Amino acid sequence: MSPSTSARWCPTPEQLMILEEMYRAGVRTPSASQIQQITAHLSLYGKIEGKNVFYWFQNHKARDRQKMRRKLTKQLQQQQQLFQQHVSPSCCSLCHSYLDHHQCPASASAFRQLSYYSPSLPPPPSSPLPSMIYAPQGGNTTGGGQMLTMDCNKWTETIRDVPRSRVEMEKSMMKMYNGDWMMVLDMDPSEFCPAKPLKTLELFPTTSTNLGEDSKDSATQPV
Amino acid sequence: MSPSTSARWCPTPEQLMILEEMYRAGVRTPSASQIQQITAHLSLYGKIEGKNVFYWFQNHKARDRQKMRRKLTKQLQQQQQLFQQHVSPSCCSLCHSYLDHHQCPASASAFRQLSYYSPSLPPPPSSPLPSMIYAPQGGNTTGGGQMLTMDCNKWTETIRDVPRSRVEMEKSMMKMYNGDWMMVLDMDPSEFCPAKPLKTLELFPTTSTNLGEDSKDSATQPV
DNA sequence: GCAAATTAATGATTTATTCAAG
DNA sequence: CTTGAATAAATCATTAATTTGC
Repeated sequence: MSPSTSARWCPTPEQLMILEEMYRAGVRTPSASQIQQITAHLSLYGKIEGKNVFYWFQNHKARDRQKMRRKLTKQLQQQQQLFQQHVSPSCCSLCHSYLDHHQCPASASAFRQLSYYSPSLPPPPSSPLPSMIYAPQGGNTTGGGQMLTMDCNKWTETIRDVPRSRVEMEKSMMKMYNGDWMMVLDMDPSEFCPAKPLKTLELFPTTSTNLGEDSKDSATQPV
Repeated sequence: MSPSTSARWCPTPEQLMILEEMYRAGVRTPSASQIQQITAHLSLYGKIEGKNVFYWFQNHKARDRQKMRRKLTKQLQQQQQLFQQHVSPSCCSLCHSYLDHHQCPASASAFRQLSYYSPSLPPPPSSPLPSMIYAPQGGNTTGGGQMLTMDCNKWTETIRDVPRSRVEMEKSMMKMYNGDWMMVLDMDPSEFCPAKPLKTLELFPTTSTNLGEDSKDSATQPV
């Protein structure tokens, strides 16, 4: 536990400021390449890794959300106290739903400011389509080669958060994976251990027997 | 969507059989290197990537769990109907808790059989310490260099599932990260474009100072 | 003033839920 | 309906603030 080896990343004030600035400006789930760049930039102010940036946005977003939820719930409670039975109960969930899916309106302008973080930007959404704002691969930006991005499932989330058709999203991720996983993991699985036993595994004889392990009561509602 | 490009992995019967066999044998969260090997092996039977193996185990475990939960809940409900008020309510949560933390007893024997999946295995737990079974780095197995493993947060989960002291676990993960993230992402963020430094990772310099920012109400129970 | 003890903030994981292809 | 894939919510654990007794 010497001070030289800290178990976890501890953002410097500069780093934090920049991150917050970006967040305020509308960045919520930077794309993989954006993260790369942000990381590169922030590393000027202290040690930092891509995952730190990634986690930071993830956590910040989540906590921001929950903060707002709480606040909103509180307000509604107060209102309910006032109006008692004039307010329908469905109102609450409606508002929450809104909070969950609404994009930050500041994004549009923020985007331009931060655009340098997006290496090859697709035609900037010319207008009021805030939901497209964060989509890094509007066209076939990625068309070329692999994304050269990082890895990890969670990283891909990076692209998400844009309520465009789910399919589109999936596509992008797929591509990312193809780039990433390939690069990192897939150094050709079949040839991975060329000279190893790796024969016709007859491991698993009939050991079998399994058991469950856990549980917890879930109230899964039948769909 | 020609048949040649399937959006998602479709396990061949052989692959599936093997995976299920492994699962039945007690494998639940193979280590990163195990995944590598499994992948390599399974690729003999068809196209497959590491993430597929990873996800497969993750999903299978989760669904197995929930299946059992459901079953158990059902049983308990029946019992309650029978015994009505003879059964204390705490019973239920106790059972569930048990399910949640109990390790598969088959692991021990399964392990020996599967051991070749663990390249450099620490002294095989000579006896009844089933909770150590999947820990790839029992000793300082990783001591040498980076784990050469894959990447991604979720991959690290790979090491998890073993209820040894949380701290220990953290350590391992840390190591994995140092290996992985470094390898993949951290080709030195500051020098990102130049010539690929990628050496003496002396992570964690003397960063320090930070700031606080948002609040939240935490109901942390005083210990 | 200054450590030890508490509490709050937040970086990092894990689990549960969801989505959609086959 | 099953299940591969992905995300978000919940959780854990460590670090920083803050308080407290001397």
